[in-house]
Amino acid sequence: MPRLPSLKGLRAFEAAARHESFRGAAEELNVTHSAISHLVKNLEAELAVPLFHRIGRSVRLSEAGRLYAPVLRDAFERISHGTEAMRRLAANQGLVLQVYVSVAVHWMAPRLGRFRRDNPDLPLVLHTAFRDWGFDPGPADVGLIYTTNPDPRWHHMFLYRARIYPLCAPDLISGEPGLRAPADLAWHRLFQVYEDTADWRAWLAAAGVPDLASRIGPKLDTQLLAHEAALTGEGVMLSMGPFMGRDLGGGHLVRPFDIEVEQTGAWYLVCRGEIRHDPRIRHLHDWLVREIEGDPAFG
Amino acid sequence: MPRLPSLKGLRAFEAAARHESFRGAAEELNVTHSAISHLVKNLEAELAVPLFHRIGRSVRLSEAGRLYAPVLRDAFERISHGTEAMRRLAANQGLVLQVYVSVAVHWMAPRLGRFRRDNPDLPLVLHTAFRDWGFDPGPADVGLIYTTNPDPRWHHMFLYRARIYPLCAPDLISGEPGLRAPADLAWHRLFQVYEDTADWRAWLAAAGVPDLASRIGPKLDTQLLAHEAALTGEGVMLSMGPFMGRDLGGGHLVRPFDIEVEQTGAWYLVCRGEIRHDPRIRHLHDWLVREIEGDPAFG
DNA sequence: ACCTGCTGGTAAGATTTACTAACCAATAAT
DNA sequence: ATTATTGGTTAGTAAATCTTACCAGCAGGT
Repeated sequence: MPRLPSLKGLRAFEAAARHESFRGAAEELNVTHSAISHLVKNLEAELAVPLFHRIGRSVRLSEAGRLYAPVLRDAFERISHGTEAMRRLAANQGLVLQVYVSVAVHWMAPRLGRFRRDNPDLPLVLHTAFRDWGFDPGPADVGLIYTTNPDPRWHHMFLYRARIYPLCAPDLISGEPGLRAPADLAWHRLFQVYEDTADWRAWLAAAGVPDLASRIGPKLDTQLLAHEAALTGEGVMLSMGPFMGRDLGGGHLVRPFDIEVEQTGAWYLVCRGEIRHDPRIRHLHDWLVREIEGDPAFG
Repeated sequence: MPRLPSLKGLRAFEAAARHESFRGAAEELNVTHSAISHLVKNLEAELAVPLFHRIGRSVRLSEAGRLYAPVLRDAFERISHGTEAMRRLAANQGLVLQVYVSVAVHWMAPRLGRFRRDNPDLPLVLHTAFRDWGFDPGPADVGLIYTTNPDPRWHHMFLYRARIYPLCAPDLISGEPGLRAPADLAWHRLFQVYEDTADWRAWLAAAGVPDLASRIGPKLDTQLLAHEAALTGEGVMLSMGPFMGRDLGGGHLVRPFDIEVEQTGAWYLVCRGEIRHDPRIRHLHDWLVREIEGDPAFG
């Protein structure tokens, strides 16, 4: 193993680079700006490479610094995530699975009891993320994630790609202004949950009304809200495949049109590469695949 | 960015874990064993997790430690490689390309002058690795690598998969004991360069003499040695595709049989993921692809 | 048993590193 | 100008890291 620069210096530099400010880095690390100044200066001397341009009262990353900082950020993140994962293991809390609230409520909740009964030796802890669409290896070991382009930092195990179609309350179809043809969607709200509008646009194009893409919205925080809003007849939502829950089967939500298209993204079970061979993750993956295939909303 | 454990402690632990010995770690880091003992103890206290089992005069990694150490090793390696790459950039040495000696001598050397003339704005430095078959991001930015299973840590850009066949000196065929049928290979040395014997085994199977697999050998350090040995009629080597050089065309080496099979592995241009979009690497890749396609030993 | 050689643990003190406080300089916005 | 903000510098301090010196446990050999 070769020599490394002063690790404290690297940490100070990484924070300073992220903030583009010594003061910001100092606050983050709970030290004075003077400490950051010293550490960065020593690091630059050690590397014999200027990492910042000092211009007057501010600092800007040099070319070398701009290249260097992301490497360090990545390395420190790995250490941070690895530390948390290791502590979880030591605390023997079981496998922590990150799921969206909507999936937790509509899909996992009714199955979790059975999973725990069938797998008493594999304690599963849910971590429901309200805001993060991406996998966060800090608090969770493994995540149930929907994404259009998988993050190369994590290991993705494909689960499925659903066929999507609009869903709404039964009243919405027969009421006024009604919903008899795709063009009638112009009179209703098209609830959008994910960041990008690709799913809605794909469906609208398939339905022959691509112009309605401009009417997509409002954007809601979670699928849960879209679901509630659709139930009360306030608009139209897009199905999200197996993880929808029982409302479609129970007749609370109906499909106004038969038209359906493939989801642009897909669902994955995601984990850090280091633990991808953990038998518990294999086991969970196999269970999920079986549950999804048995879900009435699938295929 | 969350809190991190003492970085010095982490470094000490990582070294100790690698050596499974505090003394070994102490020597590596040029400190006393007492320092390692302190640092590891503090780290364990900070994490509230025992990382080693102390049994008598020796230490063994605990379950948590066994999980933790590879994460740290990976992170420190990334820092180390990133540091070297950044320093190279700062020194403005140009792009460093790692190639095997054989490729450097037989293939790159005659093309390098032209490459430099055609690309004066892209200074290319060769790093010839005698021993390492894998890409080493320490000294090199990018590598020209043959592998059967790509290392997931690096970004692999496929170049080609060659068709392989035996090559030998012309005298070997007509002399005694001769080489008229594949079975005659039993009387000659089958030079093997890569670690695994998959290529030879695949060819022998295709030639209908799979039993000769037991006679593969001797194993040589580099393709260069195999080449020299084959030239002087001491045995039979396997072709390695485009990077062979001129000896086949010049009649110094000949193909005793028409039988050929696909290489089990493939050639890749390899780099760290962080710099995969560097235009210089794109440029080099495109140039390599063009040169390979124009190589008489290809296709 | 007995050394001998090697391992790691511990205590106390030295050394180095990292940090702070206080003050200075440069800039941008009043 | 005046003020607020940011980074640099100096000198002294605090804290971490490291070493020395000594202890104990274990293995292999006379």
